[in-house]
Amino acid sequence: MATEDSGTGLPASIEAAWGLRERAGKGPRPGLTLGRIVDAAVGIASADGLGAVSMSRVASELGVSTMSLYRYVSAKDELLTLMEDAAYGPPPPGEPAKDWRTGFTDWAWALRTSVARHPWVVNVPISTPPSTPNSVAWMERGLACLRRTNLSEGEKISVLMLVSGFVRNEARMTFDILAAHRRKGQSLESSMASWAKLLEKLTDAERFPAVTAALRTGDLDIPGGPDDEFVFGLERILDGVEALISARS
Amino acid sequence: MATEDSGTGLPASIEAAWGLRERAGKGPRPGLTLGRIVDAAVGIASADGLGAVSMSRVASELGVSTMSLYRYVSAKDELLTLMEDAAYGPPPPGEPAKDWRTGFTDWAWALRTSVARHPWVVNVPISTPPSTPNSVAWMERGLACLRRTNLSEGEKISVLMLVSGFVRNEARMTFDILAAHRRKGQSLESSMASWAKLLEKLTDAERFPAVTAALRTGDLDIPGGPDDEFVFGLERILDGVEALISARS
DNA sequence: TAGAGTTGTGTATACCCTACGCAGTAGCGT
DNA sequence: ACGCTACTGCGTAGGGTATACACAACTCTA
Repeated sequence: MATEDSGTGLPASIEAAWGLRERAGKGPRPGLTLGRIVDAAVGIASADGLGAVSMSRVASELGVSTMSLYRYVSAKDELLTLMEDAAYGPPPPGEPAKDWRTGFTDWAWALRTSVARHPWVVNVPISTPPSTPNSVAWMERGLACLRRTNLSEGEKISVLMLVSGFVRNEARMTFDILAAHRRKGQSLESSMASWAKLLEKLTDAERFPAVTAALRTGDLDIPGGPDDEFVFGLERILDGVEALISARS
Repeated sequence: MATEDSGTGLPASIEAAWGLRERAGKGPRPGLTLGRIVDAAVGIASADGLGAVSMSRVASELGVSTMSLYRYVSAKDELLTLMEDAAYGPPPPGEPAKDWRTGFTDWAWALRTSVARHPWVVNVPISTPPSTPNSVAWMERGLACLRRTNLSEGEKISVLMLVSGFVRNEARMTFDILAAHRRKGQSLESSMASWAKLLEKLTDAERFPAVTAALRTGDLDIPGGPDDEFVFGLERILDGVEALISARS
């Protein structure tokens, strides 16, 4: 059993991801790497969804026994956290744009792109505040984008949380529900439109006047690309942040 | 097996929650109600967390066999959806405030209160757009709050999604992580503060200059009530919405 | 009164995570 | 060179999960 002498309070595998915890070269050379395990798990999730990721499946994909994995990860939970970190990947390199709003918009879009590449990440149950290498790296870059603003550091963090939460949430609604729709075969009409059709059947004008009115306009039948909702939400949030920044100067 | 003649495409249990699908009085009188099942499940989740909700646990709580539940619900998935609906409950009654921002702020706070009463709802995996009675009722009320604005109906829906997503997400960070913290015994220092302490150990000034700078200010060590983050985010979003409304008039 | 449809339940299948103990390996101190 | 020791991989086993299916009991309808 690995001793917890690093004092971070983090699980051993997460510390390993940070590069701490060098191998004490006593026993047999490990035949696996945390990285290979995580890669295999990510591959499974990308191919068959997060639900298909089981310890035995990951192990068999790697040609080892199920229990070997527990030499590298002390619970499936940790594997999921590491998968999440791998899915986000490192943030884009280089210097962010001078203008905070441009830079921060880029940041949000880059985050969305990462999530879109691995839509299952939004279903990883979160248990702790971000403390894996890539999560912190994204935070670092987000803070860098806001560097020249007059926000306090606490406010900057709050803005990061707000926007990253939005990206997550929006991705869940877009990709996840859309995937569920596609799985049921309905791919032609947009999920928004078929949802509107459903609501029409469920709601009556007496109990749901506002919903009925909204449906009657036909505004919801317009397909709308998957990005529209994202653009709208992001613009609103950034407008709000901009208002705060302006009020300070 | 229940026939799908109602044409909503919804699972039978959800239709039952809407009051459609009256009992075809052929066989023995049902000994259970969907409502009682959902209540039992909600009770378990509130007492021991969502993870403790298993079909067998719910059944034994009701004094019936596990498989009986499948006469009322065709999969656990549906039970979870109904639990979610029950947890949110109906929105507050009465006429919303005249001023859209006041009314909508009330709406968001009421939603947060509902979530706070059943923190586990944020961990219910969502699979479909909102189509249960209470979800639609909350939407109805949200739309009513925005009635007098000059937003298009599509935009109103987008705003609702944006804010309700924010409430969900914020609740997850606040209540869920806080609960995990409490479970590990650390209740004195705020979770924010201990997170900051962790980051200090993990980050060096060279790779993470912005994070290091943020930590150095000590801004993150301030405890901060659980509502602070919520207030901040909500204000920003509503400022953004207000900007849109103003730009239109 | 016969039939039919519905309800509750017991059994069985196919998974899942992971605690534990054992065998084998490789480096360290002597 | 030789244990000692710590670490690796793995087989077994236990306790959990959801749910498909068959069957008996029940009650309404024809």
